[in-house]
Amino acid sequence: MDRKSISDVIENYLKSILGNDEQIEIRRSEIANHFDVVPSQINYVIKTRFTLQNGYLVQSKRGGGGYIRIERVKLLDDVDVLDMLIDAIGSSISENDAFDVIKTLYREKVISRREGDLMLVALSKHTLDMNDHNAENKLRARLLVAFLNRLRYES
Amino acid sequence: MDRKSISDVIENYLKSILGNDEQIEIRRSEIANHFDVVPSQINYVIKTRFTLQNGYLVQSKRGGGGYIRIERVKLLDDVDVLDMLIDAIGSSISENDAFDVIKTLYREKVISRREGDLMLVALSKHTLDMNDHNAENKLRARLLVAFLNRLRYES
DNA sequence: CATCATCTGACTAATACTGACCATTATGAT
DNA sequence: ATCATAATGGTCAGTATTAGTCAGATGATG
Repeated sequence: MDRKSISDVIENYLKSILGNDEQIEIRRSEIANHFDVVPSQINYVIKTRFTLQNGYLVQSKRGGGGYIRIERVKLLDDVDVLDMLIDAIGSSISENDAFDVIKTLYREKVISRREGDLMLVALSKHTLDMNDHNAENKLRARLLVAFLNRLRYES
Repeated sequence: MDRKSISDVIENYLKSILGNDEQIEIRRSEIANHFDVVPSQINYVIKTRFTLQNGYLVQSKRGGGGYIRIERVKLLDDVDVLDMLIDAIGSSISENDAFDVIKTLYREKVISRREGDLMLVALSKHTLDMNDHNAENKLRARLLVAFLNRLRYES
């Protein structure tokens, strides 16, 4: 009785060749060939099993000599604080509220002054320069959440 | 593992003969011959890997005694170079070109790894998540130029 | 049988490589 | 001086080689 899907098998295979290394580089078509599945299934496996939440960072390059690189990253201690903030931000946030979040991060020593300044520049109304206030606030939320997610780990 | 493209090999070769020197001069046909590729591939390698975004200035001369000169430059030290860079970015920039700029800043030790990573997520296609490709590239250019100007008036 | 996970393939996007044709510069003959 | 020729590098469009996306089909599970 073999309950394991081929996706599970591929997942285990990739983890086994990752072994103790920090990262591996694979050819999508090679893996797909090896397990006799369509290439896009490799994307499916990666998307469902090698997420940031699981501690993996994935990068790729197309074209000749292309590859998919899977990297293991170390999750940090501030994860709880960051998750709470991410939850509070939701899908939209004003400039002032975003600035408050940065101040909080700085006060909690999660980020340095310089890092905070760089984030502020990116979140400012002036830089985003959009007509649609609603779209601006949504974009700002995406940027801020992306920052917070990046702070969850080190590589 | 023979996964690197010949362009990658040529890139590394040029960087190795550049070494610690400020600049090198090569003959296009010689390099092409050495790696058994058509001469125009050298142009391709230079165009994709030795851009100003990558921290290189390239000049050339045709005709007898012609050459291609590759010079390593620092992006922030020299006001002229920074202005050239901002000029090259213009009002629109792709994800890859923007990433190259951040990588160069990190290589020059103008920014820390973490600062670079934070900027990278802000500039990533995934974070910006816009339907309009054109609008996305314009926003990315505003963000990147804002970062550069922030760094310029600080160091 | 309802729902979620898995799997597929057609279409898209990015990168690499090639060769025909073009532009520039040096040199030597007249 | 002028011009022809040789010796360089540049451009661009077309082909090849990769990976990504997404909607729909299929399978597994409660």
